[in-house]
Amino acid sequence: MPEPKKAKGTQTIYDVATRAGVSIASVSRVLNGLGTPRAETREKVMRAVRELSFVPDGSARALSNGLKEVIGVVFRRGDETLFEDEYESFLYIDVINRGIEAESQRRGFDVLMSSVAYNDENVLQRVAAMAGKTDGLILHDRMLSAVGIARVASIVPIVTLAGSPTPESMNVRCDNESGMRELVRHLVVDHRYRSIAYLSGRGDSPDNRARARIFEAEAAAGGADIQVGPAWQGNYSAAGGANVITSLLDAGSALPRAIVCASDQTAIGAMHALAQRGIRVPQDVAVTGFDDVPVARHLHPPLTTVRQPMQELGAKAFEVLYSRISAAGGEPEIVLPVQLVVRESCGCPRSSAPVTRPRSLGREEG
Amino acid sequence: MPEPKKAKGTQTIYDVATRAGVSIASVSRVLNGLGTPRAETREKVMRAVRELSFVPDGSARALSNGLKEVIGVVFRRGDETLFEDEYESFLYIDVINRGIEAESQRRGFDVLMSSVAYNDENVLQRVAAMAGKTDGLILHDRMLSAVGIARVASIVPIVTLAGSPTPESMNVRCDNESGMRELVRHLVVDHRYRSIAYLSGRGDSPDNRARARIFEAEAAAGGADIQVGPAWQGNYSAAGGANVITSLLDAGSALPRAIVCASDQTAIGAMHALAQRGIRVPQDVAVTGFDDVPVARHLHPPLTTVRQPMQELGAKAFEVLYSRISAAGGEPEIVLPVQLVVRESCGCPRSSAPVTRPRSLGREEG
DNA sequence: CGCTTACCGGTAAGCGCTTACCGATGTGCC
DNA sequence: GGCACATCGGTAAGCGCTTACCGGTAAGCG
Repeated sequence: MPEPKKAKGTQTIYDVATRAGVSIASVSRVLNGLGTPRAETREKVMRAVRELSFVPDGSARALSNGLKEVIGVVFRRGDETLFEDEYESFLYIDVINRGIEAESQRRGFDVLMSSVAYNDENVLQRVAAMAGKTDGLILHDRMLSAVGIARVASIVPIVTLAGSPTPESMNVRCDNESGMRELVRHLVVDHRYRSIAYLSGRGDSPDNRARARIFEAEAAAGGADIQVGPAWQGNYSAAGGANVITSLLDAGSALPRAIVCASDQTAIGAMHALAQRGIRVPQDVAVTGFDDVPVARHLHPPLTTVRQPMQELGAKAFEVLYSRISAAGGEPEIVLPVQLVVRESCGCPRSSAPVTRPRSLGREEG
Repeated sequence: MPEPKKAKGTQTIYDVATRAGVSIASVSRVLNGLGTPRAETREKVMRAVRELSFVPDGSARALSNGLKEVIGVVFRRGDETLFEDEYESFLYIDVINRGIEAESQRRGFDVLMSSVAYNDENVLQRVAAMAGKTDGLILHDRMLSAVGIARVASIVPIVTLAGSPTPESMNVRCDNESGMRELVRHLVVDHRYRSIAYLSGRGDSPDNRARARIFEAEAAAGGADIQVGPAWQGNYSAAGGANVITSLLDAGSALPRAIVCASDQTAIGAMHALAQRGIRVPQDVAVTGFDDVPVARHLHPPLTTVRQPMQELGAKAFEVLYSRISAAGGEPEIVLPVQLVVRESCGCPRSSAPVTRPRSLGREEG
């Protein structure tokens, strides 16, 4: 009699029941704390479970009670061609994912992670496959079109990050508007920079569009010269930021006095490129970021940026998703506050930065 | 008639079969490419699937064919009390996790992530629960005792990272020995430092023990004065590294000429503490790390360290696990090579560092 | 033109678990 | 001490899928 696929001597609830001398129903009840099993029964079951190292099968459980206790997170993975500094672009996503993970633990959920390459043709398929393995999905970063979201949302609830809510999905983002407003005012009003550019993120990103819009409005209100447009089109990556600067310089264009980057990652790339050409930051050109990734304060000069509450972003995303999974609730859109973090890349002197991270050891250069 | 739990109008294979006018067996066969369905049948099924946005349920599938196509990764999460720089300690784990994730995608597996707090009492339970939801587990970082591993390994295959193989589990690690040997020789032979200390990692870490052992042997062979012991006991974290330095200084101890840290993270903390007391690196004291996390080159001075192939570590771990899941194969222990990365914190001049990251833009300070 | 062979597709069993339902046992009361 | 009632535990159905098995139809052959 050839054993089928599962040659593994995996223990089932039947084995436990047999060993304990009770029925599988009792085992299940003891394990899940339902009903009112007698102390003796409980004891017998527990002993058998211990002796057999029994762990109930998650799939069977999920199938039976319609809850997998797993949510999925889908995000973009950089291509192979990116240079290694791109590593750090992971950080933004990773920190958010930590937030998601921590929060879901509290509810007994686990997190299924799946990255898709930027050039992946069938994102929809990948996401749909994830949907089949989870109770709900969190999508980073403009993963799917509205149509795509609608399709997947008919299978499981969806929360997007830094997107926009649709009739079928919820969204969590940060308050780009006030962050960018404060930042531009700091540059234009406090520093009196008269020419200023926005080195943009990907064009299809709602975050980027919001930031660009406020940038223009606020810079115009301050009476500064604005540089935007195709020549300033980045893509959130360090490589993208570096390319923009390099192209501009190669074309002999004059740089503005300040460059507002769509993300910290972009700023890192821009500062690399600037340094290579011997242009000093902030003396010749001021540079700012957006996000406040952990490495931002280690850059030289330390990066002035807008801090997103990344962990909370993730935690909130889970929370919303969870309330949707367990009931029908969940607000369609959540906006979290941001905070301007003034360091030195904007031109502020070293000591002027308020202490923004009280628990920190302080800067490495002490 | 009140609907049970699944009020969601979730589509099943029966709905597809009905709509397509075929049996569920045919639907399944078409979806899985088994048998030789007629073109017409295939067409009908595909259309119905499309129209209903049908996605097969992962649990049911898993239950039926005994394969979840999910592996689990378990790692430690820092406590709340750690200061925020600790963020970066995540990096090491995150980069490895990327490697795992990327490789598992290639095999159609997804990755279930679960962190447990350092002070979590029932790690075993957490890990066991993960075992029930996956086909195999990768454990970071000395998660479980040998006994614990044995118990869990009776449920699913286990691969540990930076641990040691047991009869039931496999292990993947890097070549601590040659990395540390090269590093110490560089300090003792090339730089001729005569006094040198090892700021250790957690005592229960095999990686740490191996590094400590080679450190002592090699430093002794070079005739250097060695400082080790309880006063030099760190725990891989930045806070741990900083504490050691601060305590030593407070106690009025004289520092050695060079400090070899058990990890980059530890080195970051040590350098912070040193800077706070006005001690210059590398002029007064040389400091080195181990790992080469991405931020290492952004430190000031850029950190001399030993580069672990973190992504490959992760990829290899999955590979080994996979071969164990799909067959009985899998080598019990895999050791990956490391590479000495000389930057400036050891006392080498800026330009002497060989180009170790060819695709990089180079250092930020250009 | 009737039979064998091949090819498709349907029926049903079973994966491991939860839980509704019901029968058996023990308790408290009159 | 016998009855109603509460308590506990067992039996069986069903979650959505895969797949072994088998019957029916069409094609191939003599």
